[in-house]
Amino acid sequence: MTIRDVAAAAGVDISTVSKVLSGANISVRDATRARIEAAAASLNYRPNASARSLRMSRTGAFGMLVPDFTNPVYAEIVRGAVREAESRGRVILLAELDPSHSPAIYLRLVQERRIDGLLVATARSQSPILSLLETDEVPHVFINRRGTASSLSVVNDDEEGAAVGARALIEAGHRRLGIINGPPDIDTAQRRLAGFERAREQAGLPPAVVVSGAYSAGGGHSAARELLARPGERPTAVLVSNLTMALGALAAFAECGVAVPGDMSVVGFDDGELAAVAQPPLTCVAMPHDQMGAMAVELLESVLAGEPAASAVVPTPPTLVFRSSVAPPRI
Amino acid sequence: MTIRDVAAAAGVDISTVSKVLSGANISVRDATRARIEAAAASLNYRPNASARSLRMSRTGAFGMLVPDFTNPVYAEIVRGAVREAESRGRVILLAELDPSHSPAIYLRLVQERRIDGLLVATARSQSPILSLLETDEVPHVFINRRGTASSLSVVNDDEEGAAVGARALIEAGHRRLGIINGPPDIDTAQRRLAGFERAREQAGLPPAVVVSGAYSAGGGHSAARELLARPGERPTAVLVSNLTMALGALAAFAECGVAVPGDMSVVGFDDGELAAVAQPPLTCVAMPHDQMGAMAVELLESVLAGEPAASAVVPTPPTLVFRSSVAPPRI
DNA sequence: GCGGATCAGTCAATCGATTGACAAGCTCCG
DNA sequence: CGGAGCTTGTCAATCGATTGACTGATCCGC
Repeated sequence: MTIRDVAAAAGVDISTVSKVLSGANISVRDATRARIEAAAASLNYRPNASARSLRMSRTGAFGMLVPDFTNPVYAEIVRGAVREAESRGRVILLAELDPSHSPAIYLRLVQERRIDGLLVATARSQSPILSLLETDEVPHVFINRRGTASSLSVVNDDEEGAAVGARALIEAGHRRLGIINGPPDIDTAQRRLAGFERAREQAGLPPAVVVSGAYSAGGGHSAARELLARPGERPTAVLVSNLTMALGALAAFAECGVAVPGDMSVVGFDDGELAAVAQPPLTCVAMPHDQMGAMAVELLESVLAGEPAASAVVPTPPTLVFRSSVAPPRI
Repeated sequence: MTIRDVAAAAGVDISTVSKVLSGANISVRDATRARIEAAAASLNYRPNASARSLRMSRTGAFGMLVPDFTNPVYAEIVRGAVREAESRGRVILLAELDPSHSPAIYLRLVQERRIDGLLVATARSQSPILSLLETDEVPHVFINRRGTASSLSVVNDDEEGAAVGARALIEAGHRRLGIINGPPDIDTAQRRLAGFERAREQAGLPPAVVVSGAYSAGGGHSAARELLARPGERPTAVLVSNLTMALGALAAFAECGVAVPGDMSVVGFDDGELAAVAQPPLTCVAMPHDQMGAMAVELLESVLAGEPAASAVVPTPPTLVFRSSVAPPRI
């Protein structure tokens, strides 16, 4: 099933087959074209990717680096990217790369020329690959994190998302707000905090209680306990910066006898099936993570095509999914 | 940074470089070998994967088909597979392939010769790729599902896992058991049911209430409501065949005023951070999903090496992670 | 009917690495 | 000293596809 077989079956030279099937502008009699196409179809021919890559210096593959497969947020980003890549005839080479991990896998992908470009969804700013990216000069796009000045990125409108969440609490009548945020060195956490504070200030509310923890259930759990332990008047409503954190926070509130939404209203970031079965069902700000992945593929593609490209924010607005974890404060 | 550059830097022929770096048994003076290795290291040379693949008809990549990235079970399987692949110098090409999805992506991977073998973690038995796998004759290994007679697979000991869960309930004193199982046409659900029933019969207990639903929070939620609605005496304890289902079931029990563990003890399948922050914290049977992925890579590798290979069950025994969702039945 | 343009397709170099066949130089032994 | 045998490499074909240069054949206008 090589191009040679197709050429033999159609009675033409392999170069003709190549030009016809790749859509090059070559003048060929309709009859010849039809013979070639019929032969290719009947033999179930597809060009060998290795041969093609070698000749064209273009593999048709993107690499994707993700810090944690089991995090549903990244799962959605990966899904969006894989789907978009597929529709463009590309494939995705996936690797998990947490900060503690050696970048060996990354080096393999890039230096062996297995990929045309890299989608980088690792959030930490001190990740060792950041410097490698600069020196290797691989076309790349950051996802869910703004890159350095010279590099491109696609992010969600986290500021607006946090503002949407905060406004939901404010409109329910809360005046003492809190936020359980992600790690302060992570870009998304910074933007969410900024959006939250913007909404709070616009509403003329007093400073909020800010605590932070890891983007995980355990992180949300301990951050929530820290928030409850803070001296001073306790907030009546919190925004939690991530779904799994929010589930952890709900557990902490339950343990400490803080009723939700009676004593504490909660809005979580990132919607999902789990939010609906939380106890109580969790009001969430739904972020279009899959679109972020898809847009990153799109952006990387136009970089490779040499088209003008700029960092982007996913245009789909964050939406509030209202469930029963938010209620007016007790009087 | 091609082999030609290394050869020039070391003052030898490219074939010598190739033989030295690939470890072929060639006799080379130590000094020459050292020159070549130094040149390769200083130029940061790595063989071009496309050229290598073309010549050797071996890409160094495995394809992996997964039905749902966002399912944490698959995320763990993928993690195990990716890590093992990485340690063997391979890369993983990932595609999401639910049954409704066209197998176009699969065809691309196989027919373009992008991969040496395929890891198939799609569970449904009527999936369209099953027949394609036979005709394309691509080396493959099924994960978490037994294959046809002719094909290899790696599965967890789901029977034993279910038995472990059932015995935990039986030892707590329960005699009327129920099971909220996955879809009956899925292999894992069948095996879990079998293990559950085995344990129940060995304990001499009466028939259990069996309901099933999709492997999702929503599926667990509706299956739990169905279980509560069943006529006859209600079970005092249930095994739930999947973590997200278990979270859905807990929500259903809470809605219906069924106290856990007071009115109903619950054991879930698959441990995870979310189980710890469920309300109440969920007793779980932990299954070594990542090992399943790793073993599948190992198995596929030995198939390719022409070594004798047989389907395997992950040897790590399932373990019970005890939390507060199990208690003795009320008298 | 002739020169130039266009059509329809072929030729051959090339991408980068691998590998079996082969060759030059050296050693060793009778 | 001459040949066998080993050491230390080199030569060149090959994997499958792409693509610029090129060549016959045909057509068109005058």
